[in-house]
Amino acid sequence: MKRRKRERNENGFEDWGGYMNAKKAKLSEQFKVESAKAGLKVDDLFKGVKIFVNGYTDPSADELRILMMQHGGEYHHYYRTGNTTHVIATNLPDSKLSQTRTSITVKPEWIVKSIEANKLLNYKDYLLVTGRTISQPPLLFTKQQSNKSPTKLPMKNTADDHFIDEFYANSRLHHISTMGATFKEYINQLRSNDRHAFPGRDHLSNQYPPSSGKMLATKLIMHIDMDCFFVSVGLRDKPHLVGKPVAVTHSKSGAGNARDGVNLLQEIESYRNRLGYGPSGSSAWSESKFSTTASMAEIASCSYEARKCGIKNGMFVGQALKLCPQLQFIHYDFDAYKQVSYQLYDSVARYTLDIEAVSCDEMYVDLTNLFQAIDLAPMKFAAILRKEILEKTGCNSSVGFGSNKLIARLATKKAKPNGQYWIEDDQIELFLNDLPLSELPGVGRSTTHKLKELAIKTCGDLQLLPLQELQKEFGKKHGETLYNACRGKEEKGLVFTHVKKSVSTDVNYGIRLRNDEERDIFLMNLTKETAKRLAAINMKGKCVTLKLMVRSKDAPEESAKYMGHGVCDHITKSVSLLSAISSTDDIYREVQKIIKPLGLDSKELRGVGIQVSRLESNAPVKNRLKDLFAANSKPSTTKDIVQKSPPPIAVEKDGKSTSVTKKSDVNIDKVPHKETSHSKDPKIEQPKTDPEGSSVQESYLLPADLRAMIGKWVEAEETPKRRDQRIILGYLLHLCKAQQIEDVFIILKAFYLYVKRRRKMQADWTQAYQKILESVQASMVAEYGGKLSMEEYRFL
DNA sequence: ATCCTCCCCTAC
DNA sequence: TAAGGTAGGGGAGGAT
Ligand SMILES: Nc1ccn([C@H]2C[C@H](O)[C@@H](COP(=O)(O)OP(=O)(O)OP(=O)(O)O)O2)c(=O)n1
Ligand SMILES: [Mg+2]
Ligand SMILES: [Mg+2]
Ligand SMILES: [Mg+2]
Repeated sequence: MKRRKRERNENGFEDWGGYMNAKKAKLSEQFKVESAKAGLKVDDLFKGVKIFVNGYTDPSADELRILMMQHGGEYHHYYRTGNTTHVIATNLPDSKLSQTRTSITVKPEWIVKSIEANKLLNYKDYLLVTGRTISQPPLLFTKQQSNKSPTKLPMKNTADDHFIDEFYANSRLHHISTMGATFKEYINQLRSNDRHAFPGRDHLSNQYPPSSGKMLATKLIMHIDMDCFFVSVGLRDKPHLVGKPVAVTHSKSGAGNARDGVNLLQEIESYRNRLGYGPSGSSAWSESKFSTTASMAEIASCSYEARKCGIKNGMFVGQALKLCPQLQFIHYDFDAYKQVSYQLYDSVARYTLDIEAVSCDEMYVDLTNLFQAIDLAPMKFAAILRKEILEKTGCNSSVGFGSNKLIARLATKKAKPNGQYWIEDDQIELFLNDLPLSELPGVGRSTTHKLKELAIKTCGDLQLLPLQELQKEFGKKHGETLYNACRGKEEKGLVFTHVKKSVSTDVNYGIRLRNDEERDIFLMNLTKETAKRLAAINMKGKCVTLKLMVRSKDAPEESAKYMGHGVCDHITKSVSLLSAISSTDDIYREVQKIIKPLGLDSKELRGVGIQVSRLESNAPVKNRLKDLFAANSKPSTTKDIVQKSPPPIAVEKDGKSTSVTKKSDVNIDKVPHKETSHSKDPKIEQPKTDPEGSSVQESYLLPADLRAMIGKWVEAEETPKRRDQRIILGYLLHLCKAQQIEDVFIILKAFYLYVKRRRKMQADWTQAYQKILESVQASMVAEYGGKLSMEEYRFL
């Protein structure tokens, strides 16, 4: 078995880290004196200094942010022309280097050493760029100086160590998802700063002081959303394209490419087979059978001129070109989107922090409080705000007002492009009457399709349906939501403080694995990415879920979309854990435990996702910054020991995971909307009986470790939680079925003694033990026709 | 009732 | 060629 070692590093970087570590160690003494609470100001060392961190640095951007906060400086999430005083960077790619000529770019040691010296050192001694050369360390990628562009290489193999990074670097959906999370967190962070200033609000309250006693009668919610966001950002330096139909996409030429194994018509049929209706615009793209090479690249965003032809975000390029042959394409610029997003959020944050972040280009704002401090008409405020955003970003936005989020959002839609609209309560009924149902947030393809069968197309139509009817069709809550939404009613307030509940990494593109070995390499890489994301937010989780997409039996060998997933069956399986995990090894073990018994053909995999949920905070008291400065004194061995603690216990639901002959162990998507197609599940490779016999068992916990964990559990937990009891029982049943009766006996005995040893004999613990014992006995009878003799080990 | 897992749906 | 991610709400149906 080959172990892949970290394969760094081609640019002489390690020495640098060592140097920084030494510096930081020296600072540790002083740092200890400082408040442990990050964010509390200690001095004004960096007063007037406003930094923007560009690229990888050590200390990290986040650590520099905290340092600036502690020493009276300012931290900018993006470069603010005429405001940011210093760019902090260690190395910059060629592309970004040019920008730095117009600004002061300084190495991070300037900050570290200044803190160390307890005085502001001259930044000129720490410039990254001196004249035309980079001082130290050397620029990355200097080898690639050859004339020919290094692009044009074929797509990386799925199991390539860089496949995941490259995919994510280019995935727009990954970027908007990540940015969405970024801005939810950004609002959390702004709101947690009690010194946050509101210059916009202050200015307005001077200019439009509140007339005494005047209060807003009802809640006022504002929704704001950038117009064709990616396009607007991209067109800022392409004025010749403004006013034309434009789309952001990866497609260069608009042409696709014919490949072996593709069968478009078969694929559409397979899709229809699964969902009961075809892919959107399928007639348009099935016409492309005549021109086999229509591009199936997706359009991320299109200009309003393009929308006049019927083009929509998410549409395939080939289909869009049919609607509008003059459509022009521009490239992605993910860095720019993020910068504009910060400018958008910062603009609104000048007035209020009663903000619910929705995405990188969109948020809800509760203005009820703001308008108690100022006497200004909402529409006037919107004009001021939108003008400010336009001046800062060069992009148009639109604003909607309403008495709840739903109405505000509908108003924004009405206002677009580059407008503002207020739907007051007495206009709601009229506004909704003819509104197509699909315009309601929460009503997507499936719901629209279902309602169309009932001849319901508008909100007005839907209002005629009684609540019970809707609940029968859509379930209790969803039915009620629809019932209210079509009347413009919505109770939900804004969520100002976001709490993350799960972390996942999915790749459903470019998955083409040749064998199980490649599958495991890819799974390991994906697990590493998952662990990295958990570490980044300092979380661990008690549930691991594996999501797989497997080519449907009736789908063509190759998807019509290049490297796409095509039509697939979905398999989801999760493992509950007794204690939370976050390391690559721990997660990978669970992933293996799930995937092995499925017995899938790796060649048929088209998508893989790993999710960690039931999150809890990792190392709640620890302050990473403190570690940073205090580290280095001893190459600590204790860390290694801690990591070697026995793996947490995990079991499949009901512990039935080894009954591999049971079909129910593989969960296959039900075919929605087609009650008639009960006949047979789409066939899937039947799990094969384990060839090596013991490999399944190997991925499980050793009995000794289980015993130890039960000991800890009984000792550490106040009361036995139902979920944990289930997990323990599941594992015992698993041992039972694996014929490890002796182990079951020993563990139960130990469990009994642990409970007995508790200082206070609690009824809930004895009951928990009894319940588990009884369940194990029942299983013993079912499996072997006899019980364990546990007479001495039972509570009465 | 309540919880659990697996799944569907939606949004950007 | 092309980069079809990710998080949350909630329903179905079985177990407790
Ligand atoms: N299917 C989609 C939808 C959106 N996006 C990205 C590109 C969009 O520019 C951005 C914001 O999404 P919006 O729904 O706000 O759409 P736009 O801003 O493009 O247009 P609109 O003016 O309707 O808001 O998210 C995407 O990549 N793929
Ligand atoms: Mg938008
Ligand atoms: Mg695209
Ligand atoms: Mg939006």
